[in-house]
Amino acid sequence: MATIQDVAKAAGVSAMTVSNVINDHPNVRKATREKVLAAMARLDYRVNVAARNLRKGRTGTVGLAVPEVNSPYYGRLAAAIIAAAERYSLRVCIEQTGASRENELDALSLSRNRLYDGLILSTVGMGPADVELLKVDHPVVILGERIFGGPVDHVAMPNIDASEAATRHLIERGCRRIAIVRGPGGDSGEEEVDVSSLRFTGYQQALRSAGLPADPGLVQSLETLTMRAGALCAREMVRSGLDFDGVFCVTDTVAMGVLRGLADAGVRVPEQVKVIGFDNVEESEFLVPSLSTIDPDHDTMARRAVELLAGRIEQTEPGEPEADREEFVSRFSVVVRESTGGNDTTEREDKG
Amino acid sequence: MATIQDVAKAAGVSAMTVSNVINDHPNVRKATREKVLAAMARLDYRVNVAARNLRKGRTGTVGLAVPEVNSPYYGRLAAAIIAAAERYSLRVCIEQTGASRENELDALSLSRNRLYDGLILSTVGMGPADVELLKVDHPVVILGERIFGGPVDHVAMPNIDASEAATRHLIERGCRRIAIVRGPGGDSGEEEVDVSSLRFTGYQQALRSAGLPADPGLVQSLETLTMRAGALCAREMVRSGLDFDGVFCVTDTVAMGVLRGLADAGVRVPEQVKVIGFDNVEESEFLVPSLSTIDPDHDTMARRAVELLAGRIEQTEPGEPEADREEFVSRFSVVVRESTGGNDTTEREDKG
DNA sequence: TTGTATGCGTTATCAG
DNA sequence: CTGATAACGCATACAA
Repeated sequence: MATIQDVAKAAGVSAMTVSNVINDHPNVRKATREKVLAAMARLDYRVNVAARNLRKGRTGTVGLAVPEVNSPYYGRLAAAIIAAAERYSLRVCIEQTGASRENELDALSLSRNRLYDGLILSTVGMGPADVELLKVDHPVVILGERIFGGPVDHVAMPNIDASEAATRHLIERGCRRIAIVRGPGGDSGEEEVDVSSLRFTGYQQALRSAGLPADPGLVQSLETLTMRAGALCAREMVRSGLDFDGVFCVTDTVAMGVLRGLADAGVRVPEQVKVIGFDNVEESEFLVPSLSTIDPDHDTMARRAVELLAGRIEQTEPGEPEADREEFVSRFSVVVRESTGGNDTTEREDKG
Repeated sequence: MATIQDVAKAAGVSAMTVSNVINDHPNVRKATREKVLAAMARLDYRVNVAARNLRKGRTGTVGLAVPEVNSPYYGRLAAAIIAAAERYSLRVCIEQTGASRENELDALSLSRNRLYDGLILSTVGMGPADVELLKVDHPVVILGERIFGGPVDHVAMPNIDASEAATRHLIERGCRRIAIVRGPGGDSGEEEVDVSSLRFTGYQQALRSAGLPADPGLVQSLETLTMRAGALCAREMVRSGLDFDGVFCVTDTVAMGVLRGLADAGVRVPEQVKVIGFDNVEESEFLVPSLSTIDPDHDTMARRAVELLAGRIEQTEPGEPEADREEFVSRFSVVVRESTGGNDTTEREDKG
């Protein structure tokens, strides 16, 4: 493989001049430039990115650590982030953490190893106890939860408020016995900070505000928030004779399963039971019935996360006064569809 | 940031010894090793991956170029590939090409720049005319189509056979006027090699074998294979009074839209119209009605693709006799669900 | 406008 | 078992 030296020799110039041509430096005579370009073409020269990275101390790549790409939610998020990063000429490398704390820390450490210029970390496995570990000397943005007041930039969803709005929407549509399908946790007594628990809090607040009782029997905790688990859960709720007329699902994915489970059990949605999800994944609009949900404005979140990260990367060298850590909470809207009795037209109710 | 030299100094050894410790080389005395490890911990040392890459001429990262991560199909594929790559200690960096030929070539060139040790390329935009461009001197595996007899390894789906089986399944279930919802193309007169056209070919073969006429009015070509396009298409088919009792959708994604569109039009599936898709994305099982489809065994494809790529990477240096280019075609099965009159239990019909 | 010298941090080689 | 030396390919600072 040809190096910059080979090109220099072939073009009868110095390596420096070749470098200048490659990087579009202004001070190169046209004739020289063309001579060099010709030599590059002749030798099929390619820059060696590893060498350039070493020299510059930058890789032009940021890491994105998410639990899994193969999910409507994280897939969409990843796509939005890749798109946003492009505007900063940043490549995105996705790490799947499988929601494990271990792997999330691994991702942090890869970034530390300077494989990445920075890291966008969607924490699911790490808890407040790990805040200390986030005190690293390279750019990190936490995405998707609102758990750390901590030492890093943070882009979050209004989990509690939005869940309250979702539940309130069910109440406004006449539901009185509203179940929640949530993820694991919620029984430790400590303050819970995972997405599922935050959304549960919002649900509780809405019930309280409306003066509805909080029946523990209406709380369904699943090990995993998958479609399969949602379907099993819904079937079991019906089979066991549980009395409910509404379901708030903490993610659209699990809501898809719930809709399927209710159909299996012969329960009509929205006539007998109304269902609302959270995330507004692409599929929601095309289910039968279409799924009412919370839209947390992924694109804005993704843009803001990349913006923050790019900013930190920029000011990493100059020793400028570090900007304060920022916390950005996205706006949200309630998307009303058939599963709560909406019609085809999507009504939006903006909140923030 | 501490370097290997700093650690060496702190531990009172040479840089080489530190390197040996880091890389678990056998010939290091235990006492020395511990001295070094202590120094590393004290200085919070991290290897500089860029320097290592430069020195070794490898990055330990492979590229995966797909049209988009935010799709049930490619999301699942990406997840499978990441998992498979892990077993070879290879990191995967996803490039979104947006199905554009330009971006697919860009990905090739990044690989050429040695950012990646190799590339798995899911071609959609490139055509047979670009075969020449694949003649590169670094490892590449083409994934997902069966278009190039060409100069690279190739992991493909049995698009034609599987589509024929899907269509035959509709016929066996009693359909006689079977529509196909396919992507753009198919009117150029030339031999078409994109996924959609290959699947169309399988559809035609099945009709011919069964002695059914091929009515051009039953062929729906969509600009994009999205849920939205599928829904619009299905509504329009019904509205226009088209006579059909079965639909073969070339992807599950578009099939999801079609199911929704038929529901909008008041058409009952499977009683009035039967529907089958292709890909067996996770959602298919949980739709109402659940979607019959083709399962092309993604996991095996992903594993084989990574295996081939890792093999090429391995034998890149030694100047060994290059192994012949390989073409791997996965097995498939027909998954029968409610949309073609199946019951809850998934019946599988293995083919390959 | 172009060239020279130097070092980024690591590891392969080989000598001790 | 350990260390000295060199080189991976590029870009920065500075000199010419």
